[in-house]
Amino acid sequence: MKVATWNVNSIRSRLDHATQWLQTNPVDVLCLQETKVVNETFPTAAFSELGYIAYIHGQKSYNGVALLSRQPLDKVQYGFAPVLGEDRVGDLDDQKRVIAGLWDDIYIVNLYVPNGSSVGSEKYEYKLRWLACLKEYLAALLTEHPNLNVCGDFNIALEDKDIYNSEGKEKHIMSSPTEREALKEVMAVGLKDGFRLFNDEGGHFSWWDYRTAAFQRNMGWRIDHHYLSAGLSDRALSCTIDLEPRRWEKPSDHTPVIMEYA
DNA sequence: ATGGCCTAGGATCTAGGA
Repeated sequence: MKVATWNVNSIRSRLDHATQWLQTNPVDVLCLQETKVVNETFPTAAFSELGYIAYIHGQKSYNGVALLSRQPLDKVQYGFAPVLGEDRVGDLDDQKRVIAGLWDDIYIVNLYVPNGSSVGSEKYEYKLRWLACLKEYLAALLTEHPNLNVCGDFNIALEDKDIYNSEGKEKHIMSSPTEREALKEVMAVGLKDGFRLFNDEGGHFSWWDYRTAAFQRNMGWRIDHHYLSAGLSDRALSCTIDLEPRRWEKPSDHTPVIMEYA
């Protein structure tokens, strides 16, 4: 069983890439972030032709997440509120960043964590509030679903070796100590980094800035993750980053990360 | 280098990304 995560930076701009990738990489579930399209305009038909059911949670212009699945998912939920309630969640569901569903006994949570803009900004405070809410959400889910695959664009590189050059990291968005600590707090509910089950090296990245020819120079960051509950990490077989789509013409700035289970 | 590029929306620029 394979689950992949991929921030496509607009599903309409990346439709050919997504369908081409699925044809050579027929994963069971593909988790998309930054679809940037309302549900009515999501290109559902292109994926149903390939045998995928699309569960979509979009908005105009920004954010947006989707689950593409080769079989129907149970208990599909949109946002934090179905688990935590509207009173707790407040404005954190206004941006469409969370979708989840059950494949057999594996509950798959697909996240687009807020970027945060810059350390100390209003958006950074929103990111930290969002991560605190995420911790409560995942803790609640774990009581019902022991096999949890939490994946997506986390917009955080957890360790210095997840960045091509960690100089100045304390002040940089995606690597500042406070947001790293917030993510570690989330993981403390009982989640492990799926990639690190198989690989301890630095130099493995999932995102490269469009500017400065960062991909060609391998100036990347590992910010797209699969986090696994203890029950599920025992069944993990591999976690790989597919660099190929990042080499294609007009690529997303992110590339897929694939988790495989027994 | 408060730089470099890309997307959507709506319009020849701004917001947001990371």
